[in-house]
Amino acid sequence: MAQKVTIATVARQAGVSRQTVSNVLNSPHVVREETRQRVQEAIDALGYRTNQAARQMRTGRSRLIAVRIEPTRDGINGSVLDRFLHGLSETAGTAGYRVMLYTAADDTREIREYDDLLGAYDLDAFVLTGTKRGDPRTAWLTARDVPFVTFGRPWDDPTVHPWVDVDGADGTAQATRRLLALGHRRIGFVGWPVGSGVGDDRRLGWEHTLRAAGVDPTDLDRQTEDGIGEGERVARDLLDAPQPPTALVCASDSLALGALQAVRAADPAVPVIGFDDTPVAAAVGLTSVCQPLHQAAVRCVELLTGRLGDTPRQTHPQALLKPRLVLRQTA
Amino acid sequence: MAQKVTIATVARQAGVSRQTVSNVLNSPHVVREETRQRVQEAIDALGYRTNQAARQMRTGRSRLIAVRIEPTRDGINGSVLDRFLHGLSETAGTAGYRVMLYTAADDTREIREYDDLLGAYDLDAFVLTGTKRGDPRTAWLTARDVPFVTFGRPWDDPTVHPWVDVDGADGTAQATRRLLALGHRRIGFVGWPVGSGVGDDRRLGWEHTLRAAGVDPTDLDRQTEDGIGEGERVARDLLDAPQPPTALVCASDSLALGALQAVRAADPAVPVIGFDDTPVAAAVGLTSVCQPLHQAAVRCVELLTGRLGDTPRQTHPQALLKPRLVLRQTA
DNA sequence: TTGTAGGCGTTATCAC
DNA sequence: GTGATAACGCCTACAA
Repeated sequence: MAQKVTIATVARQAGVSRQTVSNVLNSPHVVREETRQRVQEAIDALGYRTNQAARQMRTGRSRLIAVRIEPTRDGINGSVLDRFLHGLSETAGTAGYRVMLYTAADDTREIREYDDLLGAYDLDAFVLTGTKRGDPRTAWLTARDVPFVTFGRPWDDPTVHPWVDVDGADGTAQATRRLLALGHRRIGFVGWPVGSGVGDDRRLGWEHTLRAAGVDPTDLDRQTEDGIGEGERVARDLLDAPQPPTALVCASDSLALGALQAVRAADPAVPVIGFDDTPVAAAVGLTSVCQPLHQAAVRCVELLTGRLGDTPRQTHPQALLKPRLVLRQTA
Repeated sequence: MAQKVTIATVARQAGVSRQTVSNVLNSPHVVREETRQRVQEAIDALGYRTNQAARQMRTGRSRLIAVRIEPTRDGINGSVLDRFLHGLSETAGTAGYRVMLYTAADDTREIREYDDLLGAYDLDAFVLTGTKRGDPRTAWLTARDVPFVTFGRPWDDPTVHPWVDVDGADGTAQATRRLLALGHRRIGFVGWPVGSGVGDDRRLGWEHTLRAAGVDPTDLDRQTEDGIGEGERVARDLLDAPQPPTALVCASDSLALGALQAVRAADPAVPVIGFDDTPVAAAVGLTSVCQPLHQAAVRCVELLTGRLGDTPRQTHPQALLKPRLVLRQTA
C-alpha cells in the first residue's frame, strides 16, 4: 500500500491549509471555486479518502447502519430478507453509509447487541425487520433516542416510530380481484392464525374484496401455522367442505405450495395464488404477490438519512408500499 | 444515553491511570491481579465499552470484515448466500469482529469498492464468495497484501491464497452412490457447460463414481446453463436417447427441478437428485446435496482471524468441507 | 476566504 | 507494575 494519504498530504500538495481541504470536503460553498478545484484535483490525484475513524471520533457519527440477519427460518422465506439486504446495502452505499450485520437469538440478546454496537461503533441507526406487538426492542431504542426504522408496521400504534411496510391487504386484494376476473366467486383463503398483524392484514384484503363483490366469505377461510404440509392439510379441508371454494388465495408461498399439492388432481383446476414471490414460486409456476423489497430498502435509507441529516425531522415518517401480483401458470 | 464512559472515567473510578486500564484490556498479564480485578469491576460497573474508532485510529485495525452481498441471481440460490452470511456474522461476532456489507455490479467496481472500503474504514479482511479463473479481485488484494479468504477454490492454483470450499465432487459422488445402491446403473448427469470450476468438479464426482462401478458414462451427461427450463429441456433430451438413463444427478437444484418436470410422467419413476439443498428442494421433496454453509463460514473466520492474529501465519491455509446428501422423496 | 489551536479516546513509548 | 506524554486524522471554533 502506498503511503497513507491524509488531509495534510492533500493540503501540502494543493498548497493550502488542512482546514481548507476539510472545507472543500464538508462545506464546499465557503471555499472559493478556484481553490476548491485545485484541492479537488489534489484529492483525486492522491486518491485521498476520508478516514471514517477519525471523522467519527470528532463527530460522533459513524455512517454505519446496523441490520440484523436472521437464521433462515422456515427456509422458504430467506430470499425475502436477502433481497431486502441487498437493496439496503446498495442504497446505503450511495448515500454514504455502510451496512453492518449482527445476529441475535432473542430479544434480550438483541438489545444487548444494540448496547454493544452503540458503545463500540457509534452506530447511526438500526433497521429492524419484523416487529411484533409490544416489541421491547423498539421501546429500548426509542427510550435511548437511537434512530431506527422498522421494515414492518408497529401494529399497536402506527405513529410511534418511523417504518416502511408493504401493504399486504392490497396484495391479497389484487389476488382476489384476479380470481374474480377469472370468473370465480367462491374464493377461499388459507391464512395464519389470527393475532399476527401481517397475517390479519393479508386476510382482510381478501375478505373486503370478496364482500365488495357481494360474496359472503363465511366458511371460506382456514387458519394454520406456516408450512407446506400445513397448507396442504388446510386446503384439503377447505376443498372437502360441502360448498368448496373454486380458487385459493394464500398468505404465503409455503401455504400456497401446500395448497397446490391439495388441488393437484382437482377438476376443474383450482387456481392458487401465493404471497412473497419467493424463488420457489417462480420455480413451480405459482402466481404470487411480489413485495417491492428493493424499494422498501430504498425508503428505509431515505427515512434514516432524512432523520439523520440536518433537515427538519418530520415526526415519524412512514411509507406503505404497494405490492404487485406476478402472474404465472397457477392463476 | 448516560454520560459517555471512556477509559478515563474507568481510571478515575478505579483510582488508576488510563494506561493501566488500557493494559487491563489489552495486556492483562502485565497488570497485578489485584489491580486488574479492581479495574475490571469499574469497567463492569460503568458499562464501559472500547470505542472502536479511537482504537482503530491508534492501531490502524478496525475489527471489521467485509463481504459482498450479491443480487439474488437466478433467485433459486439466494438462500445459500443467506445462510453463509448468517454464519459468518455470528462467528465473526464471537471472535470480536463485525461484518460489513458491500455490493458491486462487476469486478472493476468491486475493486473500486475495496479501495473505498480500505481507505475509509481500514477493513481488516475481505471474504469473497465465488471466484473464477484468473480472478482480478484476488490478484488486486494479493498485490496490496490485504488479508482475504474466498469461499470457493481458486481453480487455477489452489495454493495462491487461503480458501474454504465444499467438495462438490464428493457431493455428486454421494448422490451417484445413492442411486447405484438403489439398483441403478445407467445414471445420467445434468450439468453446466464445461469450463466452470464448480461445474466441472461436480461432474467429475459423478463420472468417477460411475467408472468405479464399472459403468461407462459416455453419452450419459448433458450440459446447459443453469435454469429450470434448461434443465427440463436437457433432461428430456437425455431420456429420449436410445439408451436413456434410469436416474439423474444434477449440478444444481434449478436443473433438478427442470429434470423433475421432464421425468414426471416416466414409468418406472426416474429418481432425481439436486445440489445445494435450497428451500425449493425441501418444498418439492427433492433429494439434494447440502453444503455445510455454517461450518464454511466458521472456517472462513478462523482462517481470517488466524491470519490476522499474532499466531505464526501458516501459508495459505485451506479447508475443503464435505457436503451431505439429504434424502427426500425423489431418490 | 484562509490559517491556527485544541481535542475526540485510544494505545505505544518511555520514564519512574 | 504503574503513570505521564505523544500521536493517530479529523473537525470545529476562533483568529487573521
